[in-house]
Amino acid sequence: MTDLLERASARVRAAGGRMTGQRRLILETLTALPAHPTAEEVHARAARRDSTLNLTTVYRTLHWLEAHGLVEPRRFRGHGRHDHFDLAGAHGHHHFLCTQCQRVLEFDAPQVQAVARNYARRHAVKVLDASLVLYGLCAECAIRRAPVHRGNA
Amino acid sequence: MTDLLERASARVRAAGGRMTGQRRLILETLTALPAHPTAEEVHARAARRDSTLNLTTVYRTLHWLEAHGLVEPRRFRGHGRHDHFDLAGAHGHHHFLCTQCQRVLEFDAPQVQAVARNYARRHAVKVLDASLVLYGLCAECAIRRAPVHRGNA
DNA sequence: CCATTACTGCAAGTAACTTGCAATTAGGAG
DNA sequence: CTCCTAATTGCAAGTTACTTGCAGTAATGG
Repeated sequence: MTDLLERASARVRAAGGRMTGQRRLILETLTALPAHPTAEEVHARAARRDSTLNLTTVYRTLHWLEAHGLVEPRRFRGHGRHDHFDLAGAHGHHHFLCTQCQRVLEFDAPQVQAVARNYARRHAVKVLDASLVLYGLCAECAIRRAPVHRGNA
Repeated sequence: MTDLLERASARVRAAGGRMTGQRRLILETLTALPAHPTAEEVHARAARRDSTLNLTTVYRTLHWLEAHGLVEPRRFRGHGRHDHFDLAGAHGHHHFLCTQCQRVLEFDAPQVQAVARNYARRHAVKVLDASLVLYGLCAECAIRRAPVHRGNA
């Protein structure tokens, strides 16, 4: 974590930014929280260490970090209109989202790289990022629903 | 289109809903518009035929249709906080999004099915839907940017 | 230690949707 | 065909998640 923090500091400075206490706290909070928290979740957790931290600062910092490649935004169906964020490279790039319990599971799938490369070649585009999201029922919810016969309500 | 409309009508009725003029208009508008319009775009276009149609009705109808499987919601990074919608099954399930000009291209990729099935089997989950989004530069934007040497603006 | 200017907190604002409610109307019963 | 009932609509008033203006604070370079 300290390592990640140091690399982050370097990148912040390199981007002409200042490594303020708030920025450091927000970055540390991102490493301490489960994956893809919302700005409010980051704020709630970070406020445990510095209760003066303002939600506005969290929004601004998250967006600044995003613009400078340190965090990646996520947007999931069924998670309302909240934006979610992850430290860049800290988690799998792809997600499974349970439409019943809203649980989010992460995974990597090298095959997706192949699909992306293939698409890029055939359509002369440059692919910079890929995000696969699977929607369905997680193991628990699938069991809970298993007895339902298909085809009716 | 008429075919699609008739099938839609049947499903609406089957779901215990009424096929009102507004619903018909909104469905027709969805077939006439380019892919994944926002509620505002649907409203603007539909209002050309019935200027009394209310935006609220468009939102409600879109959500009702979504809940009954007739339209699919889309959410893309970089498209602000707008919800987008497509008639179910009317377009490719996957998308390429140009981060420069915001253009969205659709495609299908059977390989994704395989990834989904594979994930479902290994994690005992039930996958109901999959959405792959590729981010990058479209052909035009890639060319426009090509001469730029890497590392500077 | 000082100057510069990025960053922060607070309050006010905005955009995109959502909800309450009375009026309307589709679709079935008779 | 007419009437009844509940689904649907339009309007206006929310709500929510995020954004912006501005004056004060503080990180960094000199």
